[in-house]
Amino acid sequence: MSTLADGMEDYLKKLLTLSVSGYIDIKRKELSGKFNCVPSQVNYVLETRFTLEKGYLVESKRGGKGFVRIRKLQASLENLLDVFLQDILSGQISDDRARGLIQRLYDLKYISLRESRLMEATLDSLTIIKDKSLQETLRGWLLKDMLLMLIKFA
Amino acid sequence: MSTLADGMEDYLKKLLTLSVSGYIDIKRKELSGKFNCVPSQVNYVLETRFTLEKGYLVESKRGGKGFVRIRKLQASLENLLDVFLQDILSGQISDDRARGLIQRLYDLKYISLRESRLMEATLDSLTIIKDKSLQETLRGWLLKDMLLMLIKFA
DNA sequence: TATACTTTGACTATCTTTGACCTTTGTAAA
DNA sequence: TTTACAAAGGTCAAAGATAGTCAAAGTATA
Repeated sequence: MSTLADGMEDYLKKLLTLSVSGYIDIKRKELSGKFNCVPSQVNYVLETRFTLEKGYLVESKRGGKGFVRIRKLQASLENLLDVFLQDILSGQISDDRARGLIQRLYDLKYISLRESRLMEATLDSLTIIKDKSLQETLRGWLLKDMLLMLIKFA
Repeated sequence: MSTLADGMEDYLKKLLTLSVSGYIDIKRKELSGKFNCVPSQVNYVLETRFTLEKGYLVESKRGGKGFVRIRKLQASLENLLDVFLQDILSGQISDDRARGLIQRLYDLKYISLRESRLMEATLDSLTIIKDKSLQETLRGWLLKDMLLMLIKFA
């Protein structure tokens, strides 16, 4: 049994795979109507499951002729770098962004599923570090070192 | 006279033997309801009877539609784990020892060359930690979390 | 009796769902 | 053109639903 949010996520992702244009347009109110919930639930799903880190771009317009457009970003090392280069160079990165990067490397087939799990596991370990700043720094280094290794032995 | 905890342990183990998937999902509150005790008693049982040493893996999620998942490791994985458990559970591990374990995993064909390099890369990152004790601790956690992840999705 | 194991409950953390209020945009009326 | 209003979508904080932690109190055992 899954949550409303999970159901809506699956529904939207299915629509996306069926779409030829690479994006879908929805009406927030219609969608919430279909799932019998308040409209803002749609925003919750968008904010937690269709983030830039996860490879989605959400645009919208209010008022008459309003819409919510969800786009699955074409995975390429280029736009990956666009999104994450700043983090990687700065040597610090948040947990969310790190996981997003790993997910997208996997989408790209740049790493295997097992490799992505290994990388994610390293992020789990960091929770034992109390010092938040050290945590972010170490996360950055871990990612950087793992990426460099992958590149070196590609 | 057997304790509440023993009863709960037996109940869960029975459910596990009946499960085809190799794991069971329960609701902490439902279970404690069935045994007429406080919810945290479930945690006590999990912590004392369904530990890694005993060949179990426990995952959970909070919030709406939350759950506790108990997984019984396959015998082959348990054996593999036995080899490393002592090191891993000690909580701290030296760099040499860690690299030895990784090499061993590779020799056993349990991980690929790339995976071994990935794991080694994480050890490299640790050098930025000044605190030697924290370094050793984190090394232990990294290894454990990575291995667990591999086991979980084996 | 001392020690180890068990049980409880108050407090905390996390994830989801809801609803009241806010902002933007298109368009019909003035 | 300007204005008013309806029709979107957005924000945010509170409520709801679970699970986790920890230490104190209770019980069994050596």
